[in-house]
Amino acid sequence: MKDLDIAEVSRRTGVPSSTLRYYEEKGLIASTGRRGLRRLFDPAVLERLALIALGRAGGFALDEISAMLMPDGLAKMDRGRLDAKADELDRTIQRLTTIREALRHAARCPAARPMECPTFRRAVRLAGAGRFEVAPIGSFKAEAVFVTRRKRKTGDIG
Amino acid sequence: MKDLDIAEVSRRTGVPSSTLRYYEEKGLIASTGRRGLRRLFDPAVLERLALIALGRAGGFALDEISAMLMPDGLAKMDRGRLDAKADELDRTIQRLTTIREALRHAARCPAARPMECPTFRRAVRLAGAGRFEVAPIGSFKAEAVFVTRRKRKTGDIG
DNA sequence: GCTTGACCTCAAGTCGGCTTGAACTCGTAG
DNA sequence: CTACGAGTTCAAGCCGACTTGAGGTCAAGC
Repeated sequence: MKDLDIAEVSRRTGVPSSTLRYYEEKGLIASTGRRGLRRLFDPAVLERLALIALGRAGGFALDEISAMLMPDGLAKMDRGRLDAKADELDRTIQRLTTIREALRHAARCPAARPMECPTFRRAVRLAGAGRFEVAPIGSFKAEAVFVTRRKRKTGDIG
Repeated sequence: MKDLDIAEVSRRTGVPSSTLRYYEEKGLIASTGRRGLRRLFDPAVLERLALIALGRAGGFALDEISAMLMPDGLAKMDRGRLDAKADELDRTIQRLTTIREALRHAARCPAARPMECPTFRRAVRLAGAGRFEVAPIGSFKAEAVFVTRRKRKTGDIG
């Protein structure tokens, strides 16, 4: 099958041509040539774009996706790294699940303030696992004890 | 208990003071006063920060969180909206789960290229449900048919 | 042959969520 | 009383993933 021109790729994928150019610039996809000025793409780019979309949906940065898409990128990515990624996703999923439950609960819980509801508090506690932890609350004297989550390259600011 | 000064809040929550000031500016938290120039906070701010962290973890924008934290914000948010949020999370969770599986599979699948593996292709297809769809692939002539996915602004999980 | 209009390039802008820098103000220790 | 250090303000910067705008080019249709 012939190469597709950028408009065609855009039409068939829903990805704006500006994005396609951007992806090309970043090395995520490659055009096979030009017709005049117009970029031409091998139809295989459609699959590649699907993979990119997949990665984005999974919360991966373009650079990471780029690495995985290199010839045998996924293959080269050792099992450890892939599993680490999967674990990362796993933790995210856990948190989101808890938050979802908290929301569903909040939707029908009669407590005046969410934090007065034990179910909600439990959700908060779970959702924060590994990030922060809300200690037992007496009547209404909250005490949130966060685990230091330094990560940003900065400490203090002037 | 006495009010906490900003450094104390920062220490106990791990949230940098620059962020605390930023949150105050955005109206997410309020300081109760000053000692000299220094902001003072009611200890309840710790709980509030926990909730904010929770919301952030759930992928909510600060503005949304802000709305939910208004006095009775959650209560005012009708069940429909809360459930909608939960559903949104649900879809995200589905996608992430599939992607996680795809990764785990890729970690040990022997296929030279991921797309040659039916399991992986299935994952791609599922992960994209509602966003794009990869049509049946004969031997190796991929054909990705995306559903138009106009509308930037979709909440990214982050 | 000329017009058209989609595509091209490059630079700059956008958005969210913060961070950082410069210049400044205090409460507190000495 | 003075110096210090940690706080303060305001404006600007940063990052990722794109989008937008201005000005230019060229294959195709008439």
